[in-house]
Amino acid sequence: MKQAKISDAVVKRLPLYLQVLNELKVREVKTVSSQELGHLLDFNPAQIRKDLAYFGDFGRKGIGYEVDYLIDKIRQILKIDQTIYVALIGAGNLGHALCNYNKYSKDNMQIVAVFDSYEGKVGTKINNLVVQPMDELADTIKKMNIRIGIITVPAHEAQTVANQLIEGGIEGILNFAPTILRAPDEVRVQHADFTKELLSLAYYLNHKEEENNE
Amino acid sequence: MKQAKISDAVVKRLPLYLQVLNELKVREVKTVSSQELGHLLDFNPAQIRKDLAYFGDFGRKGIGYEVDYLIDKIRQILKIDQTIYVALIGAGNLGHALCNYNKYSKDNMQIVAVFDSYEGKVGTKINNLVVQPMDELADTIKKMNIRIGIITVPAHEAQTVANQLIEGGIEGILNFAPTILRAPDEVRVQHADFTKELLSLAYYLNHKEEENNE
DNA sequence: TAGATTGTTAATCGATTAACAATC
DNA sequence: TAGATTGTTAATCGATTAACAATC
Repeated sequence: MKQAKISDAVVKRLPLYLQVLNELKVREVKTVSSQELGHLLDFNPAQIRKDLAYFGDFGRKGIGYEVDYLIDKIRQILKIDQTIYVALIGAGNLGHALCNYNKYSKDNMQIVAVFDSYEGKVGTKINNLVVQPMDELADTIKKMNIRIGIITVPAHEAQTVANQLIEGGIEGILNFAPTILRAPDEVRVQHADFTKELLSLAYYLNHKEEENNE
Repeated sequence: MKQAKISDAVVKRLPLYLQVLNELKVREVKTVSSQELGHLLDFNPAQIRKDLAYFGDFGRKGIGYEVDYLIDKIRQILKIDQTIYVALIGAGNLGHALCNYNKYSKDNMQIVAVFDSYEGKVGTKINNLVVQPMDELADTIKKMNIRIGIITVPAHEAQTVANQLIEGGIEGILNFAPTILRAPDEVRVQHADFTKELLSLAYYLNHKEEENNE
């Protein structure tokens, strides 16, 4: 049963599966059951089997899933079997940090261009990349086949930058600015605003009592 | 109807409401209906009314919600009406960036201590804060009344750091390391690993066609 | 009063989990 | 063969949405 409509909930779990599988691979585990995966992730084993079954029959009855094979398959599903080129807009502290975060390359996501609207930043170097001015954005997106843009500018500039990215033909946006972005349906916008995570964390601090009465 | 069991989905939306309300406040909007909020957030108005009604009767029939009042109320619900003290562990690039991100103070979340296990970092300054060695962690948590720890160390050190935080009596953890942390039920762990966001974004890039057939 | 909008119940929708035949 | 575990259907659970009486 291939390619029905896959829910966001399922897609969000795929990277988690990948992460745990990679850890198992390092530990040279060859085979894993949905039971074990469920234990490692605190997920229901049936859910894991169902999630994976949306995309194909990857397991073997009586045995489980072969770690290497499943990693390959999930990478294919996520489309990170080929390199995806990424642009970063906003060469501030956070932008710097993300550029240096070399985790990407391992996942075949590569930041290949950095932009900033502030003249003082343009021309400086981050991690071998020369910071470019905003008016080169559209051109660079096309030339370098960039598909994702990461926004690390202040909230009040985020929508303007998003518009420029969309104008330039970007396909997806990862937004770190604490504001809601408007974008057409074809452009996927993902939010990575940790201030919101921090706020929901605050909620649970003083509401622990209620939680425990479950 | 106060304090039933509130679902995670509801709690995750509260910071979003707060954000939009703050934007409305800046624009000096006095009153807003669930209809308008729903439009701004792409949420169903009934959902917004229901979410808010879990915590009290904040609106007025025929009129809507008073912006200032609702902001206050949500801040109370999230418990950010008083300052929450936060420790950051891992004085690398990302740690630096988060420290400088002054958004916190506005939300009454304040990073008041920074730690690193690497001797070379200890004693250096980030944003007026002197980086402390790990063996001072537990003491500082108690002395400074720190309730939340932010982990920005490499993945392979994250669990060790988490254990030290838990040992020290931390109540919540925001984890930026791309690994799953084990923690007792009393300690809330929130993940802020943007590499996962990036991977699910990748999925949608090449699966747009299917999406559009809805 | 008429129009607008809440709070809340009931209906719907979708996601998670249990169960089990198929089979390695 | 006996034990384990998948893929999948059916049952359950929970979250979202529609609808509407109450009321500003």
